[in-house]
Amino acid sequence: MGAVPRKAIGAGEAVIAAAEPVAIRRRRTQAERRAEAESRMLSAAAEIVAEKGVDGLTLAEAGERAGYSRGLAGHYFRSKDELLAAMAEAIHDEFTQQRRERLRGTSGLARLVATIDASFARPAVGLTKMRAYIAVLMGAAHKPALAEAVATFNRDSATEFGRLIASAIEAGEIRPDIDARTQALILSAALRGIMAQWVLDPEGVDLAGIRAEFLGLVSRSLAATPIPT
Amino acid sequence: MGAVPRKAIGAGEAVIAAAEPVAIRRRRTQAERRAEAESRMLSAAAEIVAEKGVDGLTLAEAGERAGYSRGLAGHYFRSKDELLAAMAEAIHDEFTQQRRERLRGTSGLARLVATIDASFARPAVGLTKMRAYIAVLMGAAHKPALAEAVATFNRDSATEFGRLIASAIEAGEIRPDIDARTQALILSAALRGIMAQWVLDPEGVDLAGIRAEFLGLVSRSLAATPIPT
Amino acid sequence: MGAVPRKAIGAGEAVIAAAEPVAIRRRRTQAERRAEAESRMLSAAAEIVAEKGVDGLTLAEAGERAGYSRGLAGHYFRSKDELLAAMAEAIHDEFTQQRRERLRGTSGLARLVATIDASFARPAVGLTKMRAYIAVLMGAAHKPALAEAVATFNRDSATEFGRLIASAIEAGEIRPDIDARTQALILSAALRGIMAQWVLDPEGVDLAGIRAEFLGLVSRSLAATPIPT
Amino acid sequence: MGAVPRKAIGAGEAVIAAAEPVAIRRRRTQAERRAEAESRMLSAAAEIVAEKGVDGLTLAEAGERAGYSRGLAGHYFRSKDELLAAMAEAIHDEFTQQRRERLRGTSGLARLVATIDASFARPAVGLTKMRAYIAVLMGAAHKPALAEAVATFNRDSATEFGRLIASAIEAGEIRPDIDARTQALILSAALRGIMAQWVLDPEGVDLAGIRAEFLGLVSRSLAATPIPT
DNA sequence: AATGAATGAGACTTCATTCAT
DNA sequence: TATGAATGAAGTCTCATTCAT
Repeated sequence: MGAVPRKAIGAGEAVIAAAEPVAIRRRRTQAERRAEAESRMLSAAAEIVAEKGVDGLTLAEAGERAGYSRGLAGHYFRSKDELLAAMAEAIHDEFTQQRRERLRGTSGLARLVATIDASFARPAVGLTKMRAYIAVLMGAAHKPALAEAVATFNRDSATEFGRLIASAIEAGEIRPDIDARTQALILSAALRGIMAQWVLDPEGVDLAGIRAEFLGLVSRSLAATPIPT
Repeated sequence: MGAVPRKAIGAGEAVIAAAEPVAIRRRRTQAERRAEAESRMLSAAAEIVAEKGVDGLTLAEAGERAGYSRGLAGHYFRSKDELLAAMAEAIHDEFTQQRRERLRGTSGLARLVATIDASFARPAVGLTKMRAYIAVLMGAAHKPALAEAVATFNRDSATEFGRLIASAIEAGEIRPDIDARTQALILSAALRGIMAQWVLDPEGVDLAGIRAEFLGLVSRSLAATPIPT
Repeated sequence: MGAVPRKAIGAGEAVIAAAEPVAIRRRRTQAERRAEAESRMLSAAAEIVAEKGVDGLTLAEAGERAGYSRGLAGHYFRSKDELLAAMAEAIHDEFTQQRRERLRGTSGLARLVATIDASFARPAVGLTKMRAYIAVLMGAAHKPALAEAVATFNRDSATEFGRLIASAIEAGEIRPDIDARTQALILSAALRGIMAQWVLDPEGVDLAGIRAEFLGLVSRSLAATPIPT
Repeated sequence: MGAVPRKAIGAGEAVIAAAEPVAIRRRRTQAERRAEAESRMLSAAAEIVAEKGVDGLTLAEAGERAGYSRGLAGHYFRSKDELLAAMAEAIHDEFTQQRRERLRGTSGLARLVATIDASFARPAVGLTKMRAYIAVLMGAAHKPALAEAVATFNRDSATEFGRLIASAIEAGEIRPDIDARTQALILSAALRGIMAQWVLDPEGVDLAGIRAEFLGLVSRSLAATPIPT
């Protein structure tokens, strides 16, 4: 239970020490240590949120599970709300990063399909991160600290999807008689609904099967001409 | 598990009423008092959950907001978990009731459309109930007390949707090359996702527009022949 | 667990009804029912005290375990303290009754031995009653409601033992160079200590063996001439 | 189980102290603060138990009476049960310590007498501690948290007494026709019974007189040859 | 920088007690 | 008489937060 503390600092640092002034080296090291500690605590926080929900997160447990003291998370993030917001952003960044990699070099309808695929691929990152993400999305309803972050997520997602659809319409690959903005919201909401269902019951939900049906559904519904799945 | 037992009042009592009015009056009144208190506390609980999430619910506030003492909710529903479960069941019952009324006399694809329409009509019941419902669905991930109830909701919903689609396929109104079970899950998850999006931002989400677009999407995707929207 | 409710009133009462005026018959029956209910609740209270200590006793549980409603014990005994006091007295009365029977027809040293024997025989009444008795004795330290009752017990016990020893001294069966009052206290305290040890660990304490050793100890210590055990 | 872990402070620190006074000073002070708070709360707990019994003890009062906040006792001893167990152990340790000091350099029957004397001397520690000790012994019947500790006390006491008697028998100072184990239990139970009687009514029980009478009783009963009182 | 000591608030839960029926 | 509805007070336990070291 709990992560293994890795506070030991590798001996390799001494090598760099010669090249840089002592004061600098120290600040570097401190900053690095801080960055690592923060990152470990954000991961720990995500784990906890995945297990117990946003209200189940405590500063002390985040610190301990990351291998530090009960007080450190409070020391870095000052308050639970700030820890939550930071954690939400970290997860979202990770997801965004992944989607970008998948979209590289695509365009039009293929890009829309790749985007959907990116959603279905997310679980590969791990059930834990996904669970925490869903918890954050829903927590926005009650936690002002999350509301802002989630509003941003939604705006980004809507814009992205909307742009995708609009450009696919322009390319003549998607029927022009639909409302891009509304369709974007539907698609994004549907994907989130499916992911929520999956994290609730990973065994009972066959993501691969759903992905296929979902892509078929989208293609029949949106494509100006059928896509070969 | 489930709600606190309510002494069922047999219908036969009316007959005796003439002979022993006082005794009956007494029992009636006690039972009524209890039933009313219970129902008011369930409503209050839903309000609170809508505002603050499942973890924000407290027995004391449920009692007070219903107009009683801080202790009464704890007295009836022995624990917060039981209150939550009872509340979840009450909301689900209400929704089920509404859907049943809407479905009366329909069949085939029209029945599927009516079911979807029932989902979009739910908000009429009130943003509060819907918010509470969504909170309960998501809360199942962390609260064992809700997990059981929600598992039942999901089973029911899947069965219902699946049957609808299957029977519409038999009727030749839905294309036979889809997997009824998977489509049922997708539809139900999509509707939940849309509702979640709506409760998060009621102003920013145009439900009527979404409904139209969603029905179009479903018709194009599932119908053996186009539905006139 | 818990007693079986016996609220049914036997049919035989109708027979008596003819012989006595209605008002009388009712009061009789009521009084009897009340007496039975009280007695059943006192027994239930003793059970609960034996299991959970004097602070673990609750009016509601006493009522329910006796087969009545949660409210009845409060109705009869008005408060927890009164119930405790009544229970203490009931147990003491029972023990006193038993001792009296054992002492019938004895005198002198034999009477002292019989009294000691009565203590060792008490467990036959049941571990439960004994446990409750010990709990009451100790509870006197903190519960004013019990202090009075226990003070009486102690006075009675000291008087009784003291008289026994004094009369045995007069009869020349006990050495005259001891202080009767102090020896009485020692004997009574020792017996209680042994019983306390027994109720804490009935399996680990061999009462029969202790009885033999204890009688030997007393005889060697007190008797003017050795008693044949 | 048992007491909250206390950071042991190595004796070696004094050596380092010269080199790094500040760091040591800091750690010292933290540890000392904790140790003092803990010890004060254990004392406060004993006071409360003496006054109100084991069930009358509350974490909040233990904290407050020790001069800290209502929450601190709960912070250190995670639960009431653990506080009780720690308190029991602390008292027992204190008593054991005292007995050991009294027994130094004794052997045979004199050692047995010294042990009994230690019991009668305990009250010198204070009525409060003694009351708390008795309450703990009896509380073992209902509080699993105490049962374990008390079982240990009993085992220790029985072993100790048994060994004493056995060795006095070997030394020819105690008659060989008694059962050492049973006599040990009787003596220990009798002493506890006497102490219980005393804490219930310190005014009414003349410990000095009882001590004399009790030693006489033991000597006449056990000694191979009379002891000069 | 990092730890953890200490506070105080709040939630759950359990009851004694009072009251309505 | 008997039931049980309703209140309000504790008590346990868990945290966010602040502060000393």
